[in-house]
Parts: sequence; structure tokens; C-alpha cells
Amino acid sequence: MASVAVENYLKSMWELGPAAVATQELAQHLAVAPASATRMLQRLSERGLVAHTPYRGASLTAAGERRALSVVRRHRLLETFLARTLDLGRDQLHDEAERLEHALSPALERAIDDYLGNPQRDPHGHPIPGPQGELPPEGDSPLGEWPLDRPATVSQVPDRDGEMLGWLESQGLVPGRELRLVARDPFDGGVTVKLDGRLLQVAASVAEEVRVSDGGAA
Amino acid sequence: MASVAVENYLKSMWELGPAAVATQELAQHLAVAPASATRMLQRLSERGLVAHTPYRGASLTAAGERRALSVVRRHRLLETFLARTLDLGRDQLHDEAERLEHALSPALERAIDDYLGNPQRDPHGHPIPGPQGELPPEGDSPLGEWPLDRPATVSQVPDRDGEMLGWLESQGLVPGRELRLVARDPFDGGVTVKLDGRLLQVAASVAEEVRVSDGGAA
DNA sequence: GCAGAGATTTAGCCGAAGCTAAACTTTATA
DNA sequence: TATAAAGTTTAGCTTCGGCTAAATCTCTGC
Repeated sequence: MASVAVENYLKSMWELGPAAVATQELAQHLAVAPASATRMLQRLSERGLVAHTPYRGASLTAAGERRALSVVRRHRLLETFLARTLDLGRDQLHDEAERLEHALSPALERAIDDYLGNPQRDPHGHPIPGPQGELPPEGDSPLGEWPLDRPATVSQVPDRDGEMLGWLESQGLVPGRELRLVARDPFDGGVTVKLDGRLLQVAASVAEEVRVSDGGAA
Repeated sequence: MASVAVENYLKSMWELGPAAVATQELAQHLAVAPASATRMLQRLSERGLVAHTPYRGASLTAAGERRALSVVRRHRLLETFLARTLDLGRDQLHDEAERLEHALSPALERAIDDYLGNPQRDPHGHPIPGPQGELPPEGDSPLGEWPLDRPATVSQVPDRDGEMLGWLESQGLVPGRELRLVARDPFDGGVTVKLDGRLLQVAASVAEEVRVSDGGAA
């Protein structure tokens, strides 16, 4: 039905949303020329999957969001499945799932979901949308916005940036790890955290991507 | 590198080979118009993957065969992997693997192969080509050609025809099952086999597709 | 309130891979 | 052996999804 390209545009729109997404931003995210993005937005608009106001960006319609969430669901189920069976590095998971997600039939999606026992989160801690695209309200906060001294548990790490992910792992910043914020740089948003008795400097760009919550239960 | 379409043409060529394949045969196998097959054969010929003599059919070059076997390897590894982890019906396996095979990276291929312990056969009993396309010499014979009364073990069943596969399974004709030929219809090639103490009529078309060998070791 | 920078869209091109219709080969039959 | 049928190829069109270059819009700074 939807081609690989269409699925990728919808997924990117969702990742960059929910506010209106600029053509250029979308194009960059997909490593495509801006003109290509414009054309695709027009086609998606005709199909009723995005609302595109020329020169003002675009956003997903309800139908578009459903399709996007279906791709996200397949992606995250695949990451979870591959992590459970094979053991690949956390950063390999993303790339592999990225390719396979477009080839997953509804039947196989269901079989994998059952096999995994209907997981709620993928190995990076990202919530897995339900079969109809249901997503629980987001209870996690960016690490950079967490109050000082309140105990927190890492709930989500980014999956796209292999480099950042590698660093996070080497520092023990993985989902489930407990920590406390001991200082915040008021200018750039970087933070210092204490985990395992160690102090660790976390750059602003990283502190934006890592999410935490207070329950030990993710 | 090679598109999904190219991979599918190469795989079909291999399945229909090794003798020269007629354009029409190839087109039918891929559910494509004959003219489309001609054009693709010309392109593959330019790329050095097939040898095409106009009006006389085409066959894979050594390079083409290598690529084809890589697709077959991915397909059969995937079937084995899915069968081992999820439990899908034997006939679903084929369709799912058909889609996923084109999205399997070399790294994931290796990871799956290791996970499975470098299997030699897929769940249908088909041999899995090695990483460089190595295939052991075929030791199995079509059921229809097996001598009367000599004990045989089913080694391979077809994977494409879900209907036939369903029937075979319902009759217990699955890889590993032992049987004996008790009669052969001299005209159409159908046979009567004895398995589990029962007598079973097997049509010629089926007897061609099922392969047997004498070792219990497949 | 207008010029210019920056973002966006349009116009026009390309290649892949599909299709149909028409032309051409090969093969088979009368 | 000639001709018809069957199979194959060529010609020319379509859609998808890229691209570049040129045109157009928006916004900001003067």
C-alpha cells in the first residue's frame, strides 16, 4: 500500500511533530533535497495524510498519524524482538529495524508482539504504540529538566545517534539506572548527575535526549 | 546496491535454472508482463549478471548466481529463524521471508546464522547456501523417482505452494518422516506410498516436488 | 515600507520498473 | 515449404521519487 518512501516521510513527520514541520527540517531529517520534500508533501496532502499549507510547513492529519504510529510500532517491536533473540549492540538495533520495519506484515507484527508478551517499551525505553496507535500519556521528563536532588530512574535513551548511545552506555546511563541531579549549568543546560557514587558531567545536547521518571517502574 | 526487483529477478532465474530460462517463463514466475522481463534481462545483462541471447532465453552468469544465492541464503535463514522463534505455520514462513529477505544486512545475516548455529537446512528441508554461496551437491531425489520398496526419509517439501504444503502436512509428509514406495502409476508418475502403516496416493505433481533420501540424517 | 536573506515552491530533468500495442523471430503445422 | 501461431523484443507511455536551477514567497533589519 504505502511505499517505503511514504512510510519514512510519515515517520519523520511524527518524530519532528506534533507542531507544524518546516520543509527544510523534514528534508534534512530524511537526507533529501528540499524540493523533493515539497513534492512528497503535496502527494501526501492529496492522499489526506498530511495538512500542508504552502510556505508554512505541514503536519500529520489523524489518518497520517495513524500510519506513522504503525511504522513506529513496527520499528520498536522489531528492536525489541532483535534485542531479545539475537544479541546485537543497542545502536545496531536501530539501523536494522529501520530497514525491516517496511517489510513487516500485520500477521508477523502480531506474532512478534505475542512472542514478546505485548511489551510496552523497546530496549531504548521508548513506548511502543498499540495495534491501533494508542500511546500512553508521556510521563517521562528530559534529564535536563529534572529537579535537583530528586531521585530519578533513566527511562529513555535516544536510538538514532549511535555515538551518543555508545557514550551513554559506557557511562552506565541506560534505562533502569538510578541517579540524582547534583548541579545544573544555568547557561547551556548541561547537568551534573550522581550515579553509582560517581559524578558525571552531561552536556546539554545529551541531557535533552535522555528522559527520566521517578518510579523504578518505567 | 541491488534493488528489490533485481534481487527477485535473480532469485527467479536461479529457481528456474540452471538451463536457459525463457522470457515468458520468467515473466510468469514474477507475475510481470513479458516485455518487462525482457527489459530487465537487458539491464542485468549489461551489469554482467545474466547472459541473454535475444529470442533464446537467458541464464545467470557466475556473478549473477552468486547474487542469487545470497538472496536464497537470506530467505532460508529467515525462514529458519522465524520458525525457531515465533511459531508460524510452515506456509506463512515463505511469504514473510520473501518480504524480509531484501532488507537483511550482512551483519544481521551473520547474527542470525550464529544464533541458529549455522544451520544446513531450512524448515522445508531446503539446503541453505553458505556465506559465499556454497551449496553441497544435491543428494536428494524426487519422491516420484525413488525405487519401489526401498526405505526413504522425506528430506524436502516445497515452500511456495501453501495449498500443497497444507495437504502434505495433514498427511504427515514432512521432513524427517520415513516411508516406502509401494506402487507407481506408469502413465502419469503418481505414486502410492506407505507411511505410518497407512497407504497414501500421491499425485504426480506432488511427487515431483517432494524429495527423499535414504539416510535418516537429512 | 522596502531590500535582501533565507526558505519554499515550481519547472524540468533522470532512472527504475511497470504497462500496452506493434513489430519482429522462431517454431510448428498444413 | 509457406504460413499461422506462439514467443520475444521494441517503442512509447506512466508513476514514483530523486535531483538542480530558477522563480517566488516571507520575514527581518534598516
